[in-house]
Amino acid sequence: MEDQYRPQTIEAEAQAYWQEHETFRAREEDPRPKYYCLSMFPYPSGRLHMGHVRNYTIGDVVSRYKRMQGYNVLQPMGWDAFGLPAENAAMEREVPPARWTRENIAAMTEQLKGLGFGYDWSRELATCDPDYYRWEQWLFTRLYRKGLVYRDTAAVNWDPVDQTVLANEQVIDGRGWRSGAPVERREIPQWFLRITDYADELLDALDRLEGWPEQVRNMQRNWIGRSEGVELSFELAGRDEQLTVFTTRPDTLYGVTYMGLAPEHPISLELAERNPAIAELVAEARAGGTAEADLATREKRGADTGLEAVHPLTGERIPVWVANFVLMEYGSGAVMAVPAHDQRDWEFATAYGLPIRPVIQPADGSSAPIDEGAFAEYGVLIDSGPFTGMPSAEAFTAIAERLESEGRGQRRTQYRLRDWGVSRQRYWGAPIPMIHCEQCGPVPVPDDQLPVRLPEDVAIRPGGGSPLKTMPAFYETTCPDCGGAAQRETDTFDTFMESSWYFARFACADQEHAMLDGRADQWTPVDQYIGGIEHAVLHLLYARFYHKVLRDEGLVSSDEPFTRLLTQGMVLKDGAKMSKSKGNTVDPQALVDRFGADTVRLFTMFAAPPDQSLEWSDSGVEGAYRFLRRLHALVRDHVARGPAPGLDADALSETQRDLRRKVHETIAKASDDIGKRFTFNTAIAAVMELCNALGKAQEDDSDGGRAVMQEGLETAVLILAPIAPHLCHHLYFQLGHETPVVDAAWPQADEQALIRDQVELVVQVNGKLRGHVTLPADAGEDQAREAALAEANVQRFVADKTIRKVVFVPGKLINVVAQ
RNA sequence: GCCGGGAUGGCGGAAUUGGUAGACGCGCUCGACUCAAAAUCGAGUGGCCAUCGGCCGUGUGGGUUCGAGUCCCACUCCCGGCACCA
Repeated sequence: MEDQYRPQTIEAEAQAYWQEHETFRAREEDPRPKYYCLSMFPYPSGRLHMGHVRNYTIGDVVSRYKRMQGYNVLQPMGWDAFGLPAENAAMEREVPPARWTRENIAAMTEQLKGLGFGYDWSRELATCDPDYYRWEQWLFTRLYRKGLVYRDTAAVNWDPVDQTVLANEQVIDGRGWRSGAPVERREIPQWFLRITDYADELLDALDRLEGWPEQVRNMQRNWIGRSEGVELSFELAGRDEQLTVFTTRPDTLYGVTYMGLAPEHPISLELAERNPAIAELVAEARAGGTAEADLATREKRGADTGLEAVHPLTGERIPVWVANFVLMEYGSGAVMAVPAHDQRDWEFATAYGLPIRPVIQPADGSSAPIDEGAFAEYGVLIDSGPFTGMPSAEAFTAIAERLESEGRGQRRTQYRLRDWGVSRQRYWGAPIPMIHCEQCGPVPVPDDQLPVRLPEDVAIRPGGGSPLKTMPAFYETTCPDCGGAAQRETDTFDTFMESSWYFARFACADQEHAMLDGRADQWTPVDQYIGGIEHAVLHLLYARFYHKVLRDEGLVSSDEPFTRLLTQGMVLKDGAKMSKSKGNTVDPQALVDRFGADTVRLFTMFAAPPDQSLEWSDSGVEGAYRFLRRLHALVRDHVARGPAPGLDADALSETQRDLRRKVHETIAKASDDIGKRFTFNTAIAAVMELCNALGKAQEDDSDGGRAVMQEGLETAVLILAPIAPHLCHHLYFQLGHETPVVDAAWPQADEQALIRDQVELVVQVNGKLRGHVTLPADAGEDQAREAALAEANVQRFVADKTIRKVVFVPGKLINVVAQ
């Protein structure tokens, strides 16, 4: 065995071994229970960053651990290869996005292999390959025919100088990132997927996703934002028109004192032509864009329209105002304002001197103070005609029923979630498989003409927009229905389309004749999914939606794609997120080159639990390296003494038994930490403790001592095998095994070895630590009490007091309560 | 504003069910080895007082309990998400 720990040699050998033996190839015919472990696939930006290393190390540790537990593990890897950075790079370096992307994939593949991740590379996929996106196009045309796809207008950020659409992240302080011109909002036609059809299922199923962090489930609940209420109509006096509003508080209906219209409401727009005050509000709403920080701090402003609405129950005339706090995008763009019981309505009413009429009082009969703000809680109705005296909940139903019976309203469920706009006015994405025909309208591309290939040999020019729009060879086509001249859609898909089903495609990446086959149902759902919290809502919601769509198409049979989810924390340096702009990045490759992949993996797993943020520390990395070197030396020195004799547990000395107990305690703790709690840091700490203890026992050259040493070192190697797989691969062979550690079984704690015949009890007086006593493990309370009171230090504290009670916790402590 | 999560030595963190606070690692101090340094190995390392040992200590203030980092109430600050959502 080499005298020195040389990670470069050891790691190259281990990786060559895995490759040669196809160690990580997952096979469908394997009879063991399947375990699908997936880390979120990366965008091929060119180089791995620390966030990737952390994410993929966690996934690899889980995969290797599950493999040792006897599962047939699938751990694939691929590339989320479409997206904006490739277009930006194309402009900067004059290289086509396709080439840039494929070069990055090649480079990053090498990095991943160098880190020793156990991926089944035979299933590798890149979403920019036509063999991949053709099936997404295929599904889209099916969903179109099914009615789950529709076309509507939606606002985009338009750069008037570059004549192009900008992504939100390309808009900086309301200006185009390249041109610096103020960005305009433009309404253009786009394709939508009816995710709202699945809103209820997406929401309700969250309750059953017990393997997901509560935080993520909550974020999705808020995002979907279901609210139950009543939709009702107010007649407009003197106009042949009604104002429809949604309210979650029909019980406050008698407190309506004005109506609020969004500035972009059709009525507001119409009145703006004659009314300068309204026109100003409209202009402000348009200019403000979507900058939420402005909105939140914006002062409540409005203008009287002069119109009057008629209260549906009392017939009272109510003024209609245009109000800048009413959103056109939510509900109907109009609200009934109840200033006594809604804070926003209250602020607006106060600003413009509108009446505030309380109709709810607290259930205890006190009167709610509405001078300082609205009373927004439930209570009992007052001054509400026939509903006076009812509790809010009862009034909700009664008023809703009254409105329904009069045909003036109905109960309704409203969602914050909107349909998913999947059109992007970009080049580097999957072409949307639709054809626009003047005669037939939009027509889906027939299956036998799929895929619609994205031309890859293109030049991207600044300010030129998507090259597809200027490529007749791409967009000129004939209508599949009437055969006349027609134009292809030149927009491409949102890249979330590709990442919404890749997990299923990994199961059957080589399938040429279908989107998915039976293997997809065999491997999915993903048992453990690992990725960044930044995908808590969009990616994870879209993927859940897509999975249900795939299910309804008969392609998979499960309801949810990801059984368990682990969201890893950020990697920080000097307390801040690593980023190029802050200049605090650490290049993983430089560390791998210097210390080896095992050290980088070990430190990453040791420095913090996976869901917390990880503070980078160069000296911590060196500490991890030192530990691996010590482990290497321990095995080297042990092996140098020749093969260890067999273990005779009954013949061990007390010291040897103590050490062996430590070995098995470590197994028990590490199994719990890695298998159940996912706290890899504490499992590593336990192994470090074990190694410290083994190091102190090195002089024991007896048969028993050497046998326990062998068992201890094997244990350390087995537990660390998922975390530092290369070194453990090497050491396991050195310890005399003929099969690789990657195929070894996870160690089991020996209950017999865990038994203690002596226990140390903590002795407290009035809850304060005053000493320790060592007793036989089966000692009872009387014996413990006697021993505790015999302690000199305990005597000092109870001498002049009366013992009132003794608390005994077997195996733990004895507390003498004295006064 | 609302919804999550958090605050523990000089630093990262541990304490799983209310039972020895600070495991493990980093850093630091001292010692061994060395001409010297690095590396390595050994010892120590929450603060204060001290002879055994004691007092204080887990963001702040209160409470429950024989016993609280852990449970309850009120609050401060930090991080993440959402937000005039009717």
